[in-house]
Amino acid sequence: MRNIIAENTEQMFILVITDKRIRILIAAETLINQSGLEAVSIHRVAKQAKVATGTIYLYFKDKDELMAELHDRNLRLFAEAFLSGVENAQSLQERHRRLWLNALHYHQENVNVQRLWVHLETLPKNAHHKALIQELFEPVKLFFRSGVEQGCFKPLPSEMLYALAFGQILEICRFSYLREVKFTKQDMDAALLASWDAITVHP
Amino acid sequence: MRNIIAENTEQMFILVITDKRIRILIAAETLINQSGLEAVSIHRVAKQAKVATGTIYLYFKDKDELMAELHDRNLRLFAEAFLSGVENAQSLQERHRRLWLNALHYHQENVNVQRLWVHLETLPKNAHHKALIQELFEPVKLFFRSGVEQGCFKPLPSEMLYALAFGQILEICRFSYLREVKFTKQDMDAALLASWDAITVHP
Amino acid sequence: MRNIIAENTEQMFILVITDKRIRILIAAETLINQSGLEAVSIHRVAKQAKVATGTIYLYFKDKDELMAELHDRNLRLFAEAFLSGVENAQSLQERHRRLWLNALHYHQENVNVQRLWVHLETLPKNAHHKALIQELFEPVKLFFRSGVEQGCFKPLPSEMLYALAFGQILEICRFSYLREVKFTKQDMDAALLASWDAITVHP
Amino acid sequence: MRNIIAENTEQMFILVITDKRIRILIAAETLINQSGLEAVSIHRVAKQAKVATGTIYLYFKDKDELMAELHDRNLRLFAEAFLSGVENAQSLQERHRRLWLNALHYHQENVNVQRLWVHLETLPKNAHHKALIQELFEPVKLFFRSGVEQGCFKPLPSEMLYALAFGQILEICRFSYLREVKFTKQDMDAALLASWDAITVHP
DNA sequence: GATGAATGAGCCTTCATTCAT
DNA sequence: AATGAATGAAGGCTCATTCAT
Repeated sequence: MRNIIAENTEQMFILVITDKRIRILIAAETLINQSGLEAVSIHRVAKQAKVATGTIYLYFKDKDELMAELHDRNLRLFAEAFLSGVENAQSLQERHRRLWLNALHYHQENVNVQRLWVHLETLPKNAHHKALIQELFEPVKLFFRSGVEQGCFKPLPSEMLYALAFGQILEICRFSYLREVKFTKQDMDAALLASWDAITVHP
Repeated sequence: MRNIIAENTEQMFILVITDKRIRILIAAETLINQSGLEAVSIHRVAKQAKVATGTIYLYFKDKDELMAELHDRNLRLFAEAFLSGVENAQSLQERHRRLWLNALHYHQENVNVQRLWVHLETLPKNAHHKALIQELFEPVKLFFRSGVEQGCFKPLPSEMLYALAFGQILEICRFSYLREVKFTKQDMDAALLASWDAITVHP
Repeated sequence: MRNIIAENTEQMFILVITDKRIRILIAAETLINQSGLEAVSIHRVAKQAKVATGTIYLYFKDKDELMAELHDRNLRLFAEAFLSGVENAQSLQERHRRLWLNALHYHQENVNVQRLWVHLETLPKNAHHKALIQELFEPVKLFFRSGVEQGCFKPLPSEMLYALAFGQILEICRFSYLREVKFTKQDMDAALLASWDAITVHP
Repeated sequence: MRNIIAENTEQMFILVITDKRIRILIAAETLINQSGLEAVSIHRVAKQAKVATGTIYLYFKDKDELMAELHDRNLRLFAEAFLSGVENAQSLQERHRRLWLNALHYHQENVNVQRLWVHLETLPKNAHHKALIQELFEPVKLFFRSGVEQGCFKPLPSEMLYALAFGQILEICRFSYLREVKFTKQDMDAALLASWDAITVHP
């Protein structure tokens, strides 16, 4: 179990998710995206995953663990999306641009995920979780550090640079999504540049 | 009724809140800050406010209305804190500095409020609510606009400038609160300057 | 108190109901007719009667007493409607006709009253209530008794004759109201005659 | 599941109801008969049925559905009792006699059922419900129709004949049950004949 | 007499979790 | 491993009734 197998080993035509664990996580995710966080009840997750209620408790100790694993999964997915197309060979500014746009697009497309995060972030974190974040965002840390070393970025802890570079994005999404403020393509480009201005050293 | 009276008429030592409405709102707030959003049940709010369950429904149509009014209240309190000490006579940069620090301190001291906001923001907004936000943040809007007119700020919608100027703050608080990252006084000063860099025009 | 007074003693132009007791009863009645029996809460009755909640308890021991008095009132109103235009001078058949039509019209116009009755009838009856019924329907009893004495009606207790003569009416109303069965004028006339057939002696 | 099993396989002495659905319905019925309609709370039904509160919601969407199914069940039981021993081979008068007595006995033994009906009848009816009534009482309809065709019954819609033939029964039961009027065997026989007089053609 | 704010028991319903099969 | 019926605590809300004013 616990793997995604190809039904046909010769040619990868059909992918069926046999792993109940993942099916359950995806079901929960689907419910969140469709109807928000409070729509997630074990009963509904089971139905959505086409699994018996009790089965969920074979894979997760309790609801909290299920949610925590969902958090993990989403962090992974976000990290992947965030870092996609970002290579060490690229210039600092190019990498910054890609990261920024990746984050923007991810948040534009996963509005409800924010709520999950905010919800989960306040729960007591276990060591594993912190280690995961460390690991996932290591490349970003390195990116900031090398920018600092090159004298291009302000000499600040990478967490602070992260906040300065990407902190506006959630706010921007909140404006466009919740308050129906429309930003133009030019506005967005300007925001990207402003993010760059925020982290770089100025004469 | 509905007033805050001083128990001691000579000197205002003890303030007793007679107004049940506000007592209930504060009780709910307290619960949120102590134990998070899901700790808010009508029963618990009533207990905290030292009031019978039914009493809450004399002051609020239902739980949604209670939460919405809590949102209102918090927006007001935030707006007040945010704008405190900010005068038109001050220079743009001085005003920016005060706003930024005000927001920072507010969020540092009201960590759970974030969760309330994120929760409430997804609920359907009524016209009253939108008008309130417009009204409360009008001075901020004017601040950004005049900065743009003076050629000091980037020529962007005030909402975007808001996101660029203050969007990092929540992220910074999240880092210090949730992930226990410690920032120095110097880091904070640098962040304030970075925020200024983000919104101002560069040669 | 407890009376209906004419505002202007010279000329009876305006009748204002000063009697809170009756205002409350009418309010309860209105609620039943508008929204059914379960719409009757003390709070709503008070609002409808434009009276404070507590005031109701000055006039009625508790809700049960209010309902019982409502029952009384309705019995009186029904008896009045039932007997209207019925005179001893009229022939038996003429009186039967009037009673039958009166009952029919009353029930057609007061559909919800049935539910009130059925509801109230199961409550424990006090002596006063039984006496009231005796008193109100005494004329009907006499009508049946004199019919029996004249050899026109079947020699049965007047209660039984009552059931035979008027028992169909509720059923007829139920059909037309609830099951949307439409009866013609001729059907109704036939029903009236059938009622007569039921109680009279046949050769 | 969902069956009635005999505890003792040799001889059917003890019948234990395994079917929770029916156990719940019977529990509700029992409560109505014991203490009236307002005694029916989900909590009490659960207790009576020796079942957890939540269990009821496994079998019924909500209280309304439970009540509606109770209505169905009672209609069926009544129809069965009403039509029992009535055969097409019997004369019209014999069939009338049996129907009348069946209805009488049913109502004498199920006094509170009336209240349930009156309560439920005012709820909005769904198509299923109307169809059920049509189906259950089809034989009665045919009985009246054939009586009309044979020139024995008055030429009226079968619903009207139903009201004329059986409408007194509820009233009779109300008198004996609620007002403690005692009718003799002879009175009852006379009432049966009066019912026959009401629906038949007279020269 | 009159008010209406306050009470808390009780209502319907949902949900995380368990356990016999 | 998998099921899903069963549980009962807890949720939001209503209501008859009381009592200080």
